[in-house]
Amino acid sequence: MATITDVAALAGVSTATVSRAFNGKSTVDPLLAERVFRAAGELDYRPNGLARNLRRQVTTVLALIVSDVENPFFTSLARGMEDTAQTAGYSVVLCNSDDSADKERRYLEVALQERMAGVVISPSGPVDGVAMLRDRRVPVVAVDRPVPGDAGGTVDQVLVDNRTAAREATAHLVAQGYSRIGCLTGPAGVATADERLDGHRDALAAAGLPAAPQHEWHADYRPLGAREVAREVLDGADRPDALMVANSAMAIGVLEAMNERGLRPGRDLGLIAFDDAPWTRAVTPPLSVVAQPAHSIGSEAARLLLARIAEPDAAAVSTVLEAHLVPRGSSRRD
Amino acid sequence: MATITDVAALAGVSTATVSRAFNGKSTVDPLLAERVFRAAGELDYRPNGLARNLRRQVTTVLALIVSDVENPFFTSLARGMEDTAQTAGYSVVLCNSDDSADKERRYLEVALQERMAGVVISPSGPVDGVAMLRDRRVPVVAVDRPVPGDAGGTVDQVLVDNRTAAREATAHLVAQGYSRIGCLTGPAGVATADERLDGHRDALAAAGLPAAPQHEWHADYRPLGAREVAREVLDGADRPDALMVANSAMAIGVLEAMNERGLRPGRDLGLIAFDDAPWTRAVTPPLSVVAQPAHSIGSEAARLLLARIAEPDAAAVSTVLEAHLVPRGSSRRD
DNA sequence: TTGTACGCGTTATCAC
DNA sequence: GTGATAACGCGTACAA
Repeated sequence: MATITDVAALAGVSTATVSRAFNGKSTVDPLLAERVFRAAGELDYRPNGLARNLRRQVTTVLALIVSDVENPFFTSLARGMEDTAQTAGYSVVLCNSDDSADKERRYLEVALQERMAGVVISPSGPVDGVAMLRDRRVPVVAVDRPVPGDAGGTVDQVLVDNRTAAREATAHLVAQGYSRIGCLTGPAGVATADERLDGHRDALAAAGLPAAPQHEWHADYRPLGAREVAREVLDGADRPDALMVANSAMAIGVLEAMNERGLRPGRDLGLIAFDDAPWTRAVTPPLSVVAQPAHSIGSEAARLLLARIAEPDAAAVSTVLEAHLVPRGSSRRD
Repeated sequence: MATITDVAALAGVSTATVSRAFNGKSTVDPLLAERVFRAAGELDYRPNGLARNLRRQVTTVLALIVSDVENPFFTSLARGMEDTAQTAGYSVVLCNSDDSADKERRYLEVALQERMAGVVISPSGPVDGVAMLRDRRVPVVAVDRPVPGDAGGTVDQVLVDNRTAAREATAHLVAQGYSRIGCLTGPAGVATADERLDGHRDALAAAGLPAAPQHEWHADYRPLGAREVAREVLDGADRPDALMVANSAMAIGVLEAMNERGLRPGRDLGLIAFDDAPWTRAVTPPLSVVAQPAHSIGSEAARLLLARIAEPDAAAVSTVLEAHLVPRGSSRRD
């Protein structure tokens, strides 16, 4: 591949002039610039980004590390981040930690080694990769889940008020006339799962309904795990008459189990789930959901990250966005 | 951040020795190696990947450029590619072209500038970014859609036998007793859309059913566009009794329109769609699908790409994988 | 306005 | 087995 030296030689100028022309820096004689660009075109020259970054000591690449690329919530978040990063001239690379502390660590190493400009991460598990970045002064923003041991608020975050959202979801089921309302949430210890369960309990308490530990279940935030749990729940003696499900992937498993048993959402089991995935309008009746502003979370995270890159020593800010209820047929008794 | 020089100084050796120790190259005295690693640990040293790549003239980063990150087919493909790339020590960065020639071009530029080791791309539209890569001798593999003007077969490809798969899908509907079978496919001119339509026609012809141009529709491979079309189809005078839908995103739109009208898949309208997305088992009755081996496509693409990187001048190979029918309730009249 | 020359951090070549 | 040292391709003082 052609280098800056080749271009300089062909254009009959110095490498410095080529560099200046390509970066629009300083004033360079229009005539020479013309010659430079023609030579570059002829040689099909592309500046070597590696060399450029090495020299500048910065890259314009951001990393987004998520726990599950197949989860629509995260792909939507990714698009949000991408959209605002693009306009600032940054590219976004998407990395899938698969909720494995190992993979997460590997990607963090890559981000470090490649000297990426910053990282947005949904911290997976109790492992603390974020601290490592923070300590090394790599700009980092946490999304979706708060940083495990960061009581002091030393890192930027974009979170959702899960507890309130979950409370509204269960309160909605109460308002619709359901009274034995269960909660299927994510793995215990994962912040979003715990918060959504707390919100559910809040709503029951507020409605004067008794706490019902036997109507609380945990699964792995994925369809298969949720299906197993749902089968037991549906076949059990003390079946709830409604269910608040903590994400849309698990709702798939629940619907599958209901399908197997010929149960209809709304009529046989009131249903509401977190995340407004596209398919939720395709089921019959349409699934009531708690819509998280995934796209906004992504763009807000990008904004915070860019701000931190620009000003590494500013105080950490924690943004909390609201989710909102989208009632549909699956939470109507009919 | 600490550099190799710092480590060398602290360990009391030369930078060459540090480099050798870190790369496991050559034989380095265990005693010295020990000193090196201790110094590195103390300084929290991370090799600078930029400098390394600049020196080595190669990176270990692969790009995957897809037309829609929110499409489960592509996220599944991404995971497949990632899985095999990882084991070879490569990372994968996922880029979203959004079916825009502009964005695609921008990402190709980035791949070029950052000197990525190779690119897997689902070519969007008739624009020919692939040729650019090929001409610059950047290893590239096309997936999902064949390269527009590549009759000569100069670039590696991983494709699916769409025509056969579509034929089987429509033949299945015929076998189930449907007779006025329509086809909702993607944008005309997009290879997968055209091929699936062709397969549909094949099946009708083979069954002795008349060709029915008025029962062929195009939409944009997304839910909203498909919903609009589906509304017209369902409200029209000459409504088909079954529909072969060319991807799962559009199936969402169709199901939504059916929902609005109280129509039940299978009974009121036989339905089969491409792509075995997780949610297809959540609808009632479950959606019959043509399952593309998305994960395999990804891993095969990675394999081909790594092979091409190792041997740039080998003959191009074109792999065609089979999709398979997964009959479920939506194609049963009951 | 343009050119010369150095350094970014690493690896590879060559002596020792 | 180890240590100097020269690249890799680019940006930018500094000098002209």
